[in-house]
Formats: sequence, structure tokens, C-alpha cells
Amino acid sequence: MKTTIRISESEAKVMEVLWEEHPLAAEQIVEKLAVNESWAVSTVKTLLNRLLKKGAISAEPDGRRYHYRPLLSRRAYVARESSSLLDRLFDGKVAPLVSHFAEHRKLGKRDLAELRRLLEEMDHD
Amino acid sequence: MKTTIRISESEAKVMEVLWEEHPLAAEQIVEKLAVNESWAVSTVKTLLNRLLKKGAISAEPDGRRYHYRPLLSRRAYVARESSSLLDRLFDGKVAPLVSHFAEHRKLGKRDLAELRRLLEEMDHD
DNA sequence: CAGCGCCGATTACATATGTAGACATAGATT
DNA sequence: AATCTATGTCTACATATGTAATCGGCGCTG
Repeated sequence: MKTTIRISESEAKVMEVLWEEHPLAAEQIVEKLAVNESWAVSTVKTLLNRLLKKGAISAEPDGRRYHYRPLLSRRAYVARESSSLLDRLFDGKVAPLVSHFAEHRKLGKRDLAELRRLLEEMDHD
Repeated sequence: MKTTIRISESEAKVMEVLWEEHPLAAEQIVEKLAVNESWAVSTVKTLLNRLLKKGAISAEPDGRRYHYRPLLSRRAYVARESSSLLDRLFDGKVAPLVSHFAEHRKLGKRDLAELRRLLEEMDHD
């Protein structure tokens, strides 16, 4: 069945740090997170433990501390989240989603160019 | 400031029903939801009350019951959720998101055609 | 009029989440 | 060795969420 690991928003922020670089000791993680969040050290520790319990990361002992590294890949996570959104809000269809962005937060020229390139690329099938 | 109403997953399912048709009495909502969920009547009532408290829907009395209708539009909700995902996972850029779906074979011929149409349409600026 | 049933309102309760302090213990310091 | 200190562990606690039972009152029914 679906052992879909559930990552909360705060936990995801910790994951982002680990995805960017790993392995990392708790201290490094706290430091990196400090740039955006104002979390107490213990808060980060708690999140790390919860992620451990969920099997989203691993911790290898290194003396008195641990080296954490992601077990759940960003790719997998992004895929899950994206598909979920697509299914829940756009009936699983990509075009409506893009259309939506087109109407709202205007697609930039860069986006348009990139999309064209993507489409062309895909023509080679 | 941002009084960003937070809608939980279960609550969102109730909202979907109301977005599809409204106003509706609790009974109708329960019935419609029954197609997909196996929720007790009281569960739906609870969700309705929470949505009310959050200001996501309104309830107008009609005799002994209420007629519920959405206050938060689907458009707004979808916009919020989509932007959130885009920002959190794709650095706010649409192309990478589409690219992602492309890689995961989420793009059907229909999507491709539709995307082409969209791009062309946008060329007229 | 006494009861029954239909509704919304109230209460319940486990788990999840955000956030963090207190505690214990192995090294470092004097 | 007695402390100080850094680190992980345990405990805490409010709010959110999933899910639902129960209570209380109004109108129907016999």
C-alpha cells in the first residue's frame, strides 16, 4: 500500500537544507535554517527527529553527534507534491494548470521561451 | 496583513462540493460527499462549522436548517495553492514545473496540443 | 399533549504540527 | 577531579486536523 511519508511544512524546510547539501550535522542545519527561520535549536532537533521517525532522513553517528542525510529524494518529494496538486485542483491535467498561471502571475518571457523549447524538444518523439 | 485562510484537506473536499453547486443544505453536502468519502454526518457538520469559523463559507438560515455557500472562491483557492507550490518547489518559475511533469510522463498529447495553443495565443501580445 | 425524529451545537478524543524548554551525559577546561 | 559545555533525548503544550458521538430543542404525529 501507500506508505506515503507525510512531510509537514516545517519539516520540508529542514529537508530543503539537506537536499541542498548533505550530510550535515544538526548545527550546520540550524545555521542554514537561521537565514530564513528564527527557530530555537531544539525546534530544529525536534523536526530532525520527526523526520527520522518518518524515515525521510537517516542519521549516522559521528562521535557525539550525527550526520544527517536525506533518504527521501527531492525529486520524489516534488513529484508527489506536484501530482497531488495537479490531481486535486486541475483534474490531473497540466494544460489547465499552465493556463491558470498564464492568467494570473503572468508567465515571463523567459518562461514562454523555455516552454516553447520544451515543447519543441518533445516533438522529437 | 495576510489573513490567509487555511483550508485543510478534508475541508477542501467539502469546499469542492460547494464550489460545484451552491447554496446547499448540509444534507445535500453530505450526500454529495458520500460518493467519495465515508464520513459520518457529524463529521461533515464539523467540517462545515470549521469552514464557517474560518470564514471560508457562509450559512444563511432557512427554517431549521442552513444554506451554505462558499465565500472563498475556487479561483482564489487554486491560485493560492498553485502559487504556494510553485514558490516552494520550483522557485516560482513555471517552466521548471512543466518540465518536471514532462519528465514524469504526465503530459498527454492533449496537454501538448493545449500548451501549444496557449503559447500561440500568448504570442498575440 | 407526549414522543419521536431531524438538525444544528457541543463535546470528545487521538494524532499531527509548530515551537521550545528541561534533562542527561560524554568531552573539554581549569 | 570538579566544572562547564555542547549535543542529543525527553517532556511540554497549544493549536490543527480527522473523525465522530451525544445533547438539546423544534416541529411533526399519533
